[in-house]
Amino acid sequence: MPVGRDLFRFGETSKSIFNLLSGWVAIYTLLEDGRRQIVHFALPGAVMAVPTSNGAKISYGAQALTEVVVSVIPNTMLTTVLKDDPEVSMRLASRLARDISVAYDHMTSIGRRTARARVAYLLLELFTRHRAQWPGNHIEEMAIPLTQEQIGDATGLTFVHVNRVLSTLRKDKIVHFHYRRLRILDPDRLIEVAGVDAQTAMSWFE
Amino acid sequence: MPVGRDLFRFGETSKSIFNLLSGWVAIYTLLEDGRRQIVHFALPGAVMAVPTSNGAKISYGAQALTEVVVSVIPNTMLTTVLKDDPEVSMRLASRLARDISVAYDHMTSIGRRTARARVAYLLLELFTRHRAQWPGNHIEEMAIPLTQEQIGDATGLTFVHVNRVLSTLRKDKIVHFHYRRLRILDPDRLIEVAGVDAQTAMSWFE
DNA sequence: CGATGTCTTGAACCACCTCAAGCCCGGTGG
DNA sequence: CCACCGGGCTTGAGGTGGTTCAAGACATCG
Repeated sequence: MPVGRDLFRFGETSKSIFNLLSGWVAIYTLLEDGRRQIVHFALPGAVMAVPTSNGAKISYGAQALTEVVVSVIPNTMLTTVLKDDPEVSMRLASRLARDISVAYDHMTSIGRRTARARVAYLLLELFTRHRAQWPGNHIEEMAIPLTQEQIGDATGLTFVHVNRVLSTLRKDKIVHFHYRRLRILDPDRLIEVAGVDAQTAMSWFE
Repeated sequence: MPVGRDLFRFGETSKSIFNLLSGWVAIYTLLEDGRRQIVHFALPGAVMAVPTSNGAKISYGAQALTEVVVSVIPNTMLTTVLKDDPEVSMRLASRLARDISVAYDHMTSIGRRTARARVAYLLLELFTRHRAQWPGNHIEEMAIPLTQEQIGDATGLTFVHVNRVLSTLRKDKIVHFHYRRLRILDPDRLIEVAGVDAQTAMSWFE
């Protein structure tokens, strides 16, 4: 699937569950006035659009940020798989519980941190989640397929202010984000600015 | 369990899953400087602290806001139940998916709405979720066991500002919140102020 | 080599915060 | 039954972090 395409949209009733095999997807919600909040960045391995029992509508959308490969599993099939293999249902529940945890942390960032800390936190989160996929890779540089506007939508800021924050982070030689490439110059200070306590940070680095 | 007690805390490894039978519980996270974000209000029927597969630590805490009754289910037992009854695992997954959806909406509120809309949204959410438990009850009044400080922690505002917002909402004859009793004076305008589109609002009122 | 989306920077403004003081109300003990 | 105490609520005045509006520079792509 090409860049920019929506995998599913607000208001649809989920008849399938999506498994992201490769690429990045933004999960977002919209307000009537067009303002947007990106609530999650789905990375490979993510499971999306798990149906609620009463068949309620999905309240968010999913947009491909890169070329994307997904496997689509119809609900009917999901039901039989869960029936056959209890191991799978445990794993699904675990993954959803993990997603809730990530969402709560993200919410805390938006609700209680300064702009500088929010941006730092997001970059740190994306970096660690990305690296978790290729363990052993210790290069402090990666491609993040996001515009500053999308970073703003994820952190609850305007893109203008995201730009200013990124400038100061660059000036302070903490991170360098330019045209979708992220270089982490000073991991320790990034962790400090993000307001993550040292212990938690270490556990992120597995 | 008495008011104020923590059911579990940040950093523990979940050996059990909690099922809330009666009362209100606040799920919250803390920053090092003591600032707090309430990420969810658990109402009766809620399931809390579902373990992640790799046995990671819980990243949030749960505090009783009222007298509370919970049933504690050890993980080992959960495993066997899920194995025996595939129906249960479907329901668990659905409930977690629902929680994710609620979390995303809450996040959108904090990230993109004004203080006035955030408070209105929270009151509306609590009211509808509360009423969903006693269907057919159409009284527009309820007890909300929250201080203004806790409302602030949930909306990402200071309690001082929450107070000002509540004053204007009262002056505008939209809601009246006084000493933990909420009275909704003008549901339509509350929905409008909360920035919820009419269609979604109707589906909340099922 | 123009066209379009993204980034950058400045200046003015305002929503929300901080600090601070006083009040209300319920609970407790004398 | 009153005095006191403490937690929560209310209100004011002043400060600031982030927004808004606007204009220009920079990339990337047909």
